[in-house]
Amino acid sequence: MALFQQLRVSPAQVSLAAVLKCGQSFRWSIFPLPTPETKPEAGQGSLDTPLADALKGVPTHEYRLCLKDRVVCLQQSSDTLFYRSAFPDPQPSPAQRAEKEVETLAWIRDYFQMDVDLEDLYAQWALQDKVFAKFQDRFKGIRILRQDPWENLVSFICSSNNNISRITKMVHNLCKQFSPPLLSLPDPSDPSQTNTYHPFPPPSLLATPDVTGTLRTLGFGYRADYIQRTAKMLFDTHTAAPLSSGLREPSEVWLSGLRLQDTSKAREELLKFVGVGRKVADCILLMSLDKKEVVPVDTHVYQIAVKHYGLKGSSGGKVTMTPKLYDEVNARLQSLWGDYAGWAHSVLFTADLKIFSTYGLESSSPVKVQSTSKKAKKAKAITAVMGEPMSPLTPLPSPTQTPVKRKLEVVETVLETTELTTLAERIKRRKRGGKP
DNA sequence: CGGACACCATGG
DNA sequence: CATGGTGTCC
Repeated sequence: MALFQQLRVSPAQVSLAAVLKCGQSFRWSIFPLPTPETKPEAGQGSLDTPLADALKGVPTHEYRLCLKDRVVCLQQSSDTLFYRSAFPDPQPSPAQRAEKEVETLAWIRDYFQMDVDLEDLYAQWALQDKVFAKFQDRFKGIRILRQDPWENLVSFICSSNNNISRITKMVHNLCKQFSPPLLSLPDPSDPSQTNTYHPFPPPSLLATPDVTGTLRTLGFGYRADYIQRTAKMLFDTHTAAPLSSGLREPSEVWLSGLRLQDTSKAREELLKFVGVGRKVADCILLMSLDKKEVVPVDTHVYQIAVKHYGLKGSSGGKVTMTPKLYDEVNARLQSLWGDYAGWAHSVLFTADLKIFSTYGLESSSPVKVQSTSKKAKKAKAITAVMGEPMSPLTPLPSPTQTPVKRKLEVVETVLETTELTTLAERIKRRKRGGKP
């Protein structure tokens, strides 16, 4: 394969460890790197080299994602994001490879939305939300990924009544089953092993009737039917010409086109698919359709909203999340956090939900329960969140609709091409005297 | 339109 | 027996 390229990035801007396994994307493969039972002892020669700098924060994991035409591999240290790509067999020439790494860099910047200054956002949220202010330090670098809409749609159809670990297995199995292998790579955790990577299957490959049965054998349960029907609906409705062998099918392109529509219109389109209710639709709007202000409301978010943000908790052991209630929670949080409300939501809810369980604080701001008064009982066991066709989403008087200025924080410097070997390996060599 | 329930598999 | 819901039937 090749060399790692480097991108200067603060972990406060992006934390791969937090972002890639917090329930946004379920397709990243994560490998612990062999630990260099080596701590850079002081006085061990010059520590002012670029290499020494990198050693300060040695990557502990490698993250890999299979795209349509390549596998992207990432590692992160205390100040650098390392990246490289692997390609299927007609290996590109060195010249071509250089070009392709530029493409990969472009992909990374887009996927991680590097142009959005996360630290700025944190500062703004902390200003308006005391709860956020108190815990922001524990969730540095959590940002919303800009995912592929089709993959995002299918993945979240799988998410109903489900948990992250199972969703992850399901999505991996789906790729393995329906998409031909792109290439294989040695396992970073154990180089004697090799892993095969499959791209996410396009709509056409999931649209045939037999798919339902296959998915059921893979443990998709009732979601098997939703996925097949959704794939067929999308394919039938938006595929005019026979697949132009391109990297993306027409229906996928159409779906991505929802990025240009306004939130209500895009949501309306998403809700037409079976298996997609309000919650799932909102997740897709936020995570792949550029609707940064959308706050998906699940049972957990609702409970937290009741406990810490002054929403009325109608429950008597169980609560049905009615469309109206969903909108109230949604509107309240949106008005509290502003334009990037969906991002703030992900910081507080998709990372570590446990901190809230022990956080018994009064509501952060003088939030008053909205007009609609229901029966107020004590919140205990909430169960479901319902969906409903789009709603005007009338934001309440927003405190400070802070427009975030996009400041390029990321300095993309391809300092030195790092070797293919892991940093851990380099450390060992360095300790031995610098020879391979 | 609010409410009840089935749906499927896995883990506590 | 509950789980980061949705579809369907009262």
